[in-house]
Amino acid sequence: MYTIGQVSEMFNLPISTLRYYDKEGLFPGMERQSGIRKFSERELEALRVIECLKKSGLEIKDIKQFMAWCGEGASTYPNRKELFKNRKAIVEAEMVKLQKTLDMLKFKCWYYKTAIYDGNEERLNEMLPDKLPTEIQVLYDNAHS
Amino acid sequence: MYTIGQVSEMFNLPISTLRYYDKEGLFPGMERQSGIRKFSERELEALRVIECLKKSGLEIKDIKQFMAWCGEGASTYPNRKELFKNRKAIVEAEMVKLQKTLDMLKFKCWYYKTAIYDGNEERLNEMLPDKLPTEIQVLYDNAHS
DNA sequence: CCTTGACATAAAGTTAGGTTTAGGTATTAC
DNA sequence: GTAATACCTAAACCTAACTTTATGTCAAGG
Repeated sequence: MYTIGQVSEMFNLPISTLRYYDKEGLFPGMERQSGIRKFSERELEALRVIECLKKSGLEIKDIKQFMAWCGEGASTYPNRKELFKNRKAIVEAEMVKLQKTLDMLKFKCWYYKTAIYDGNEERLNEMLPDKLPTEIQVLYDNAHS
Repeated sequence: MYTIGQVSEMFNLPISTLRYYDKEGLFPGMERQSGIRKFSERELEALRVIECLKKSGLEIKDIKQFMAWCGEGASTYPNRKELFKNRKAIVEAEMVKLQKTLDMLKFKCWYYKTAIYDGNEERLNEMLPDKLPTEIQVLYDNAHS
């Protein structure tokens, strides 16, 4: 059993955030001892899932729904599975987008390295959009597709 | 040369967003013809960079700074290169986090697939935290590290 | 016994990044 | 000539996810 201060340290989250999550119903049935929150292993795993679902772009109110399902037993297994399947698809799409972003950033790093070397962008402008060095062209094409 | 409506369609962005970006100084020196914005190839490339930098987590005011640098010539090449280098590091770190998120989601998919098959979580609770099938254990460990 | 520190609540405040509204201009279609 | 479109501005509005503020309780240390 942990106090809110301990959990705050463990997860590197402000105490105010933990209280906010609780108020929003993300820890249904969390124990209390004379008003003071007691975080058990169940709440810690809930927090790990909260961080995961938040990172997947899910809103607090939908995370609350998931936590409610967890308290309703086996009948909600399919709902929960479907939720994770959907979030997985969304994060996979996000990874593809982020890879494109990364390729753009790598291209721009090369671009300015070259511009600094040349002192201007003239040679670069001649190479654009399809006469770049092979490896750079791959980055450019992926970033602009 | 494109109107705001055409650019809105091309980039799938609301017109209001383009006007907001303009107001925030993200298209310095954009041409106008009797009050009406004229987007040239320069503004389209600016928009691609805006989307990239936004996705990297950069704030609008810092994107504005970058656009200002672009109008200041070769002396700001090092600033611009440094910016992209930093954003690249940030996005790479983000990718690692997102991979952990994805592994958690994959684990949970397997978890509920198994729970549905078993009808309960008893067997799963016995396997946790370190007696999972090899492939799943890898996901679980990465997600919880 | 009184101060310090950790906990509690309710309610107001904050922030970024837009979006909407209200009112106006200019061009084209019939 | 009037109706529909596409453009314009300034300013108010919106939203999610926190964060801060004001106020209070309670236990332990000196």
